[in-house]
Amino acid sequence: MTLDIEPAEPRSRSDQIAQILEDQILTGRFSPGARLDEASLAEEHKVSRTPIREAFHRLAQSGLVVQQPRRGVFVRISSPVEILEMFEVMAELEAVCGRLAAKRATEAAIEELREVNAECHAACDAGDIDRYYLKNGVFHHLIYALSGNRFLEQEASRLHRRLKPYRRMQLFLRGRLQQSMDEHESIVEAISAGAPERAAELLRDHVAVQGEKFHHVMSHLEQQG
Amino acid sequence: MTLDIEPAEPRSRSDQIAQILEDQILTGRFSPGARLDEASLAEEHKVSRTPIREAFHRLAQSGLVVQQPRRGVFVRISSPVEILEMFEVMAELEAVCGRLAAKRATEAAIEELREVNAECHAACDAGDIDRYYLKNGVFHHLIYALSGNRFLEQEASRLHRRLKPYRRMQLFLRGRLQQSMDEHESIVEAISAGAPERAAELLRDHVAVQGEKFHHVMSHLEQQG
DNA sequence: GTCAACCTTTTCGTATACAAGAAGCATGAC
DNA sequence: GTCATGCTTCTTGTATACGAAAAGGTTGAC
Repeated sequence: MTLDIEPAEPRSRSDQIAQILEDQILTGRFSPGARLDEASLAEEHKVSRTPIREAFHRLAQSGLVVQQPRRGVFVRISSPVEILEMFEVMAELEAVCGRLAAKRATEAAIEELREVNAECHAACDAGDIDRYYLKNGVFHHLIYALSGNRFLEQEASRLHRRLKPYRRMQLFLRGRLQQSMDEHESIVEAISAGAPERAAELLRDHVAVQGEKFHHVMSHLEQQG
Repeated sequence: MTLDIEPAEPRSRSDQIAQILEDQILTGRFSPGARLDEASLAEEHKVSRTPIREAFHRLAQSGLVVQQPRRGVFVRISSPVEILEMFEVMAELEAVCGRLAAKRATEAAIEELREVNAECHAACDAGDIDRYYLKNGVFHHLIYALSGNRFLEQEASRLHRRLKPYRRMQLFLRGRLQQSMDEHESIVEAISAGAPERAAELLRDHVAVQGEKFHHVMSHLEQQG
């Protein structure tokens, strides 16, 4: 089974640029509220304004930026409330994926899930947060795929991608890595045992806790100024 | 409470055109697989190719069309399988909306839901499918809003819109209108009683049945050729 | 001194021109 | 007769040019 987390390899220059800009926004090069200037970006990427504009359209559609007519495009300011809302939806989507996966997954697919989880475990033991973050992503994407519903898989992946930066920050909280790992174990167990409701519950909590941790980090940051 | 189902009033010409094309695709002017020609559409709408291309980008992003590099854009062929998958996700999303609505909705909001449902009832009694279809849409959007999660509301609305044409066709099945109405009654009751799990179950089934009915219609059509 | 109006500047939205790649057809060779 | 290759044509992708609208500054009047 191939995973193709990023199925659409960029074809045109504008698609490539959209990808690059998306990454830059998600990784924080452009802070929320910042204005993206067509002209300077065009110059930077050595293209005309047209591909930049096409890239902007893609970003606007996926909700990363907002376009104000005759004003420009701005990196969308996601309020903490909105992010918590997204985590709530993500939790529910993952719960559905887990429920379906427990019902539909083949033995071979579950074996693959176990292997990926083992890699998570290795990264966790090594204290390698970057690696855990990466393998954790693969783990979740695999569960999306195991739902047997391609559309659900895509939607879950989309939201996962959108929440990327907020997922990551909470891994640095003390003890979260190990806790997350333990939750993984239970999830694999539930899916492998063919327990749909249990898998759903576990996944919902696993993701919901991330939302709570995010909230935790946020209020901590606000206290510090 | 304002509903603003279609919040984004079109600003630029390209946005207007995207809206028009979207409607035309959803209502079947362009059949699945058909190629959308930039030049002829530009001529038809009395604009240059640029706004047409921008419109295409919007459509591609919302999944209505696919862009093949150097080939053109084609109306996406949604296979019956894919549509069933979308209904499955829709059912789950609505279930979540219902669960949250039952937990969070205020008495005033529930009263509004009752009123909209009464309008559905009136349309149903009058046998006015068009009107029922319209009011049914309002009913469901209201439940999305009642979830208290704006992001969830938007995502549900998006998918609802995408499934528009397939929802509609199954209303013509004998007895489906009355059945749908009965389900509405139970749903309102569950939300009003503050029974989250029951509301979730009812909504999931209510939507899932639409997927099944769609399947029913499809196989019927295939038999006839 | 303050407020308003006008002008300038900037930037977006659209049009058009040009280049590059793909598909289809025709022609020639085997 | 069939297949392959090359050319033509069509269409997309990108660049550039132009028009329009909004923001901000400056100037003038009160």
